[in-house]
Amino acid sequence: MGDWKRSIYCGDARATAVDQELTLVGWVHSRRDHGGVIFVDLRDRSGICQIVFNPEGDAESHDKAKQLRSEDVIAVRGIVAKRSAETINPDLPTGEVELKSRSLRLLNASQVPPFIIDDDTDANENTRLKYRYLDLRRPQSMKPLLLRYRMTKLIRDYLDGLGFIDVETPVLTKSTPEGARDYLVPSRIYHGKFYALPQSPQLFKQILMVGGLDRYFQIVKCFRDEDLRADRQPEFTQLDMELSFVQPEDVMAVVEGMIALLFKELKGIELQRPFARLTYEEAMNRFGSDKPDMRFGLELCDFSAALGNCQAKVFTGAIQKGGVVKGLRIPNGATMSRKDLDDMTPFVATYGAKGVAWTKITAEGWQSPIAKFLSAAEQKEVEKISQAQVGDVVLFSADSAKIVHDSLGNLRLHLGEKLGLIPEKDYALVWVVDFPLMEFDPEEKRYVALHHPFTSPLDEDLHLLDSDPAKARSKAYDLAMNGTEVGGGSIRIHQVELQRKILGLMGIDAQEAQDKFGFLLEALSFGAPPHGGIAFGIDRLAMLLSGAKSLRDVIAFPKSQRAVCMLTDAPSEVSPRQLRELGIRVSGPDK
RNA sequence: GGGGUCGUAGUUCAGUCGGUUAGAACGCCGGCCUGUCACGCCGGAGGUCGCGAGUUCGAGUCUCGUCGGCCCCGCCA
Repeated sequence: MGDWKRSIYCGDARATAVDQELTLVGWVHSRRDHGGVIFVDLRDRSGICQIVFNPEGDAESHDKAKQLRSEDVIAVRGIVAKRSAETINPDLPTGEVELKSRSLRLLNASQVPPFIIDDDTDANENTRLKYRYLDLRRPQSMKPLLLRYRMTKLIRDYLDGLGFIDVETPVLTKSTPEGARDYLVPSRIYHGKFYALPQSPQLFKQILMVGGLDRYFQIVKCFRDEDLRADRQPEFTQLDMELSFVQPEDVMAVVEGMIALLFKELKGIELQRPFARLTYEEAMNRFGSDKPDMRFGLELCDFSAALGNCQAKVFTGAIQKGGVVKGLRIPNGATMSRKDLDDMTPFVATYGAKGVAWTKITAEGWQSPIAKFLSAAEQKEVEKISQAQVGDVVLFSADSAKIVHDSLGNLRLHLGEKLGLIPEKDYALVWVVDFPLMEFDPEEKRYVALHHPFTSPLDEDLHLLDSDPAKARSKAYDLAMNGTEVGGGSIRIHQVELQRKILGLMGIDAQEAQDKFGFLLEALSFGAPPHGGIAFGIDRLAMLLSGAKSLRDVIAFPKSQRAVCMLTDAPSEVSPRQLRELGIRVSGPDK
């Protein structure tokens, strides 16, 4: 750049600067060479400004401008001029002015870029991620990152105002049982021993409460070595917080204030408070999901009682095995084709269901393969429960409650989208509370925590721990937004005896509890205050607030579905020497 | 681990029933052009049809395998 300094960003050039001499820097967005006059659109993160090179203006810079190519980095010094009325570009914020070049410096030439750097580029994601630095030059790609930054800035300021303290916790930490697969880091000093990257700072933040910090937060990377999804990356960012001497209501109040602030500042939306609230049981019964999308209806109905004695074996069989018969009413669904209805079977098959029964409600009665198995009274009862009208379709699913909820819950989302029932611009937030504390895992033959083993049971359910642990509910709360879980937390166990008992129920014996969680148990025994907290998926929040379809859009350098960094090609092999130092021998790829 | 889907020029795509030399647009290169902003006009270059087998007289096209991208199930306290 020599002695030149940038005057303003390209996108900030306005008529108020007319006749001023400015220095602009940026990338050559495009060049239009008319043989005589040459136009260059100069781009930086703020936008685009048109530069004019005229042979009668400065012959030297005009000559140099002939050689400019896309994505060359240049500095231009010139005079801001108002464009004549007929040459104003109304599509550009800077369209009333242009910079008449007096001097041009080529700071760095660029190779021909592999794709066109423009908002309506049609390069696919694969290519864009490999050349992420080029992709990021597109405002559309940079925008979610800017929104994400504004979001975390608002969060930090908000929590700071409430007396929260940002404390960093270790990244090299201890592998603990339960939960997701750990990313492991071998120890060079202790061959055969490993650190684990944190799945969350859960235990550290609890220890901070024991340490009297009272209110902690951290925006922190977490790691889980599980397969990826559109809304799941192996490394992701949590807003983690913990408060002492609180009830669930206190945590939710802090959160609602924060979420409302984000919506007001980032979206200009005033959210209704308090947020809607459902118990886990109600969420599952009505929506078949513990993170229901509340932007539309299409709720599940329960036919178990009505069809318990009918002639359809698929229904009665399921009920006799302890399952349920539930359904969905599709308003005006009778217009759906036989194929539309039959296509639902492979859809629910992925969730373990054997199929979907259906009936069309016509003026002449039921039009359905199962009509003959249901008496007139039973049909009437189904219509009453589902509030079905002529012209509707009613769907039925019969199986275990888990499979029915899973398949109908997902079918509800699928149909909601397909039938255009979801208002895309809406935001529906809902707390789901009173989760079961644990459920029995038939494969492992033991209870596993629904949230994590440090979640406190509801006081009134404590007695169930001895009689029927699966029935005990917890002081856990999840926040769902538009069908995505964005946050989850709980009041923790702060009494060491109860913590030991819960670990015991989960099949962790006293010795293992001591080995894996000894430091926590000891801390709890030294005057741990009642405490609780919550953690938010920052990536997911940013995704929802920016309207992105994938987490990859709000992460600067995301991983592919196979957990590969497309830019650096990580993970990669390491040298034999590195392995030797770590005491590691690689057994070769699995066969 | 399983299911689905995609893979053709730098990019995005088309490519019929298996049939001659694999096309288009944009981009790129060269020439012309003094008010464009999707500049225009003329000309040109550019292909391991992801990879490997197989079927066939002949494969971008069919079969099998494999690699990679994406979506989903399992998994994700």
